[in-house]
Amino acid sequence: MVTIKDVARAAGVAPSTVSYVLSGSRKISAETGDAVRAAIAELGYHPNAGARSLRSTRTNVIALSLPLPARGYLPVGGRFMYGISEAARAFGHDLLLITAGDGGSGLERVARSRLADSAVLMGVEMEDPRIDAMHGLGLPVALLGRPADEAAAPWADLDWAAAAALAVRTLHGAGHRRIHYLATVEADIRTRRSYSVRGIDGARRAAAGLGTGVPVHPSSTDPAELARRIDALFDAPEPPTGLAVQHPAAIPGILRHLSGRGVEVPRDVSLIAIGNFPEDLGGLDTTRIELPVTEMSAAVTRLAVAASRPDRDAPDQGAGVLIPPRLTSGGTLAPPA
Amino acid sequence: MVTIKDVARAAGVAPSTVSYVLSGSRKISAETGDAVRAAIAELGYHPNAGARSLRSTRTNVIALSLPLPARGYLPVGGRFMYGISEAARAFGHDLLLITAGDGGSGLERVARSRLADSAVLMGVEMEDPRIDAMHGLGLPVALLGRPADEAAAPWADLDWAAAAALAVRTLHGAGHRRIHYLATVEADIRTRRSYSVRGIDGARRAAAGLGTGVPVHPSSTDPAELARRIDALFDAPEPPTGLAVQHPAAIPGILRHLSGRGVEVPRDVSLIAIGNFPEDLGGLDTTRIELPVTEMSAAVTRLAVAASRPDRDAPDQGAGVLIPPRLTSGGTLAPPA
DNA sequence: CTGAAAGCGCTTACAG
DNA sequence: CTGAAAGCGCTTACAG
Repeated sequence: MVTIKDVARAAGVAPSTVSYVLSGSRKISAETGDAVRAAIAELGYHPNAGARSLRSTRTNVIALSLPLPARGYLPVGGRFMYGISEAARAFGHDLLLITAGDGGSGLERVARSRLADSAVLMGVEMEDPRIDAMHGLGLPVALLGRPADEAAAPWADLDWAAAAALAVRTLHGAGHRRIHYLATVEADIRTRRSYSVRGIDGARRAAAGLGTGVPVHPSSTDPAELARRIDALFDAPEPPTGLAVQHPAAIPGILRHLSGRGVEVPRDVSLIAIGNFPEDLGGLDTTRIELPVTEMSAAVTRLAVAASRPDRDAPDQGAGVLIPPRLTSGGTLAPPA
Repeated sequence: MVTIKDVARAAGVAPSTVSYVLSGSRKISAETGDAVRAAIAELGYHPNAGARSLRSTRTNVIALSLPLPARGYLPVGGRFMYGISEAARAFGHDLLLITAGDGGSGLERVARSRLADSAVLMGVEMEDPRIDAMHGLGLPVALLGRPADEAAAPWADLDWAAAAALAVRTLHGAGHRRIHYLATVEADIRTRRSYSVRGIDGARRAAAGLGTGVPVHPSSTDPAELARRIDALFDAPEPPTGLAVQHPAAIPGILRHLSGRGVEVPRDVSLIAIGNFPEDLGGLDTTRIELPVTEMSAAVTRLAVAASRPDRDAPDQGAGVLIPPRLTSGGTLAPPA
């Protein structure tokens, strides 16, 4: 191992001087600084992370707490892990993955053993017990998802209400007057998941603002059950001509089933999807509002880093970052026949 | 912060005794041990990770090196991250996520700053430059994927050759004599990715063993292009009656296109899929050989932990773990008409 | 502008 | 069976 002593000897200075060159917290003469930097480069020196964190009580590590196991593995999880890891690096931090396999005690262990400076909580519910628990242990957190109590901790999320509203208004603007909202799967509605509740609410408000209404239906993970619901919609006397769908993974099944009924998209019905698109749906040219994974990752990581700084005028405490929805054009939107 | 001194004071012993109780490396009387454990529990003591790793040169952290960015984000990545994180916890380790965003230098930084005891390399190629680089830096690695040089480092992988062979033999055993192999996407074949090459090879050898042959076709991420290839197959004078597909994400598109041509599965053609199933294909009842993500994660994590132990009779060096394929029954296999 | 020294919280030979 | 002491590699007041 190359240590700070080796660098100091090579540069002909004291170890403390090397440390000051590294931290930049002291004025250093140009020649001393150059000699130190040259020695660091030549020896391939990197500060020992353990020693540094022991002495400075900063680890430059962010803990990423994965959703509770009850929620199951989420397809979108991998992209957030990747995005947050990249963002953490950009802030000079590393990312430690914490699964809730041991009942949430993973985060407590991280806090007590000082493995991280802050934590990002994924899959945040309207009420999330992890927030208070970590406050009690002195581990600052940032939330991926918008909780009921927006002041409990800094958070970042897509503005789901605005996204649903944008979908409804876009369909309305194209001339549609029979617009339906196919919401998230019913389990998410029943447990009042943040993005589910806010999406439905946004759609209804947008419709009300347009002087109309929008019937809301839950989606389903079971393709057969989803097909029955689609049938019920299109067997009605006045079938929808515009459909906003907050369940992108269901889009292939919906398209296939409609096509089987002789309903063509967008000739007979227009479609706007909202949310996370599985990677293997790349071939589908759907008009959509995509989950801005990279942007959300960058935002929540920035909040986590800010929360772990002692002072910095502490402007971000409890701040929320609401990311506006963006519509991507596709081949599933057209005026009604 | 609760330190070892606080525990020692509460238990009425020396700090070193607390340490010995924790490590178990010294005989301790029952009453002393109980007193120390009671104090630890009461105070909620966890050893400071930085201090521990500084002193013991062990971090109990495994670095997970994500695939090179050239490979793009892989849908299967999230499940491996989750699986390896869970496995690491079971071995008393944490998992640090390293993206190759900065050109592989992330791993070097981890090695030089002693942030981890070992690394798991994901998305290993037949030749992977990371292996030699980490050997040079003294960071032991374990590979998720089977490299060309199997002795270069311990590795774990599904036996892709056996999986392809099992698919071909199963179709043959059901009576099929016109079996085709739809391999991975051509980019993977062209770059000679391990699982791609081994799958094709396994299918060909199995067919040869049965005294027959198996035409091999590359798959495509472009649904339209894939449809053209399917058409070419089924427009031929002797269309396949059995299809082994090493590209599960393409299955919905294949089924839809075949159905559009009036080809029914399994009436007219049987299908066996091999590989990772996107989470949202749950509704499809496909006969298949699934990527054993949990098993592979546990195996590679065990290898990484073993590689970081100084001695332990060093039995695992360069050992490979080849996981046998398992066939899952589904509704896409039947005897030929 | 730079250095000598103390100390972060542990582990582990050394000693009894 | 247990304790006192050294030291891992840093950072940062203290001193000049």
